[in-house]
Amino acid sequence: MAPPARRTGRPRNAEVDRAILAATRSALVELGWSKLSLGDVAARAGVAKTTLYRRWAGKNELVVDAVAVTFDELELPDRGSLRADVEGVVLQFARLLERPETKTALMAVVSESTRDTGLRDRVRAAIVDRQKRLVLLGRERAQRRGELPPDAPGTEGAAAAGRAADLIFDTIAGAVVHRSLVSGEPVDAGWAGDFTALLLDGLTGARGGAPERGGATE
Amino acid sequence: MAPPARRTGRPRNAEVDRAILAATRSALVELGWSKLSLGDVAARAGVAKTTLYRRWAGKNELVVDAVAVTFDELELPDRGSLRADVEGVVLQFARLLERPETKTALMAVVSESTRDTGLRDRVRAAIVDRQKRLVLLGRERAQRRGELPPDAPGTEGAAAAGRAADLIFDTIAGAVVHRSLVSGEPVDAGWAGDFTALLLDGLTGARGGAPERGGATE
DNA sequence: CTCTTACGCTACGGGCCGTAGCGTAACTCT
DNA sequence: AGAGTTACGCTACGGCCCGTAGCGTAAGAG
Repeated sequence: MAPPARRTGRPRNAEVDRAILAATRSALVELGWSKLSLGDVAARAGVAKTTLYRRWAGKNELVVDAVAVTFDELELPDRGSLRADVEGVVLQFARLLERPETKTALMAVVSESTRDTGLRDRVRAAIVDRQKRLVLLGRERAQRRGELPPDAPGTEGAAAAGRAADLIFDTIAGAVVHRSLVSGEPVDAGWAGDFTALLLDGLTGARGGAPERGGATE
Repeated sequence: MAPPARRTGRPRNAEVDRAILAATRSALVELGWSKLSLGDVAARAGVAKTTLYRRWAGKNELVVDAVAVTFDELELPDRGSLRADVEGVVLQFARLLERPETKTALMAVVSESTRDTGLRDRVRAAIVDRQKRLVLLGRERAQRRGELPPDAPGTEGAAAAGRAADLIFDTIAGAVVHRSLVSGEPVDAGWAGDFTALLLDGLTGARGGAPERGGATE
């Protein structure tokens, strides 16, 4: 992260980076992804447009960095059970996606990253991979509680554990994103409870796919 | 759909619509969402730019219509069991998302729809809601097979069934989209099997969250 | 006090947008 | 047939934003 090979010359002003990223988030809130222009961001940040282009290659990279820090707010406090932990993280993630800047930016950069491998790596490093820690933590905790069986030993077991974590991550994050952004319906306590029940017990499980909850809508 | 109040004047050329939508898909493949320009689409279609603007309000609406037909290709043949049906639709949906035009367009219009309620309605009507039929069909089939309990009677039971269908839809579609577009990793037979097992049996189910499959990667 | 880098400012060619204005084509109704 | 109405093509335009070049100044390192 820190550029070590930069000893001579005038040092960069870290405040400029902070101002640009903050201005980007503010512009995302007011204008949304498509109407956001880099000239406008530079003006908001009180910075020359050229300065902005010296640090970021374009809109995509800038917005990824501007939004990435927001996702680091996610935490996973120990709520006592796997069920409560999942429900908590679902609601927390949903609240994050309700914010206008993340809502409009996340899917846009994902869309762009389908045609730009460099951007794809940036998104994965800055946003996606960093949140897998929550799954790993939650799984480990549940295993210590005895709610989930421990990983099989050896490299093969570790690989299976990694696949399982990836699968759970895609399932949870995907469902919340789809419900909230694609279907466009609220992720409230009722839905979180229904989803958690489905994830833990399965379609053919105790609840039989016809959830009894959902009264807490709105 | 058909405009009934249009009797007088020169009728619209349906071929023009087809040409424009086809040109839009072709441009999406070659240029992607962000570099797609309406002037370029008009030129590809052999049509005046003004004609294009007389039929669609802008890029968003045009692309939604151009891509919507692609999603109607999804089918749900009876594969004999709920497990096989889910696995089949997962792989089918994943193949759809591998196509360059859908890959780049879907998330882009979803991103735009977060700031445009009209577009949101269009996306839901043209793409999202139409695919829920697959969930309803699969559920009904599984109930007839006895793999899932029947819906509770009465309006309350119908509401619960609707919520369950929505939940399953968001979970399946969300996981596939997230795996394929956000995580950027392939949805192959191994992953489809793992995911289906998780969906049917749950995290705490027989498989315990550490899937044994996944050998069929690639 | 020189070298190097960061930053601000101005200016520019270029692309695409979305629309206006006009002429022509196709079809309906009287 | 003629009048009315709508569809389509073409040209042209102001406007916004892009990304960069060119220059002058500021702030550190040696």
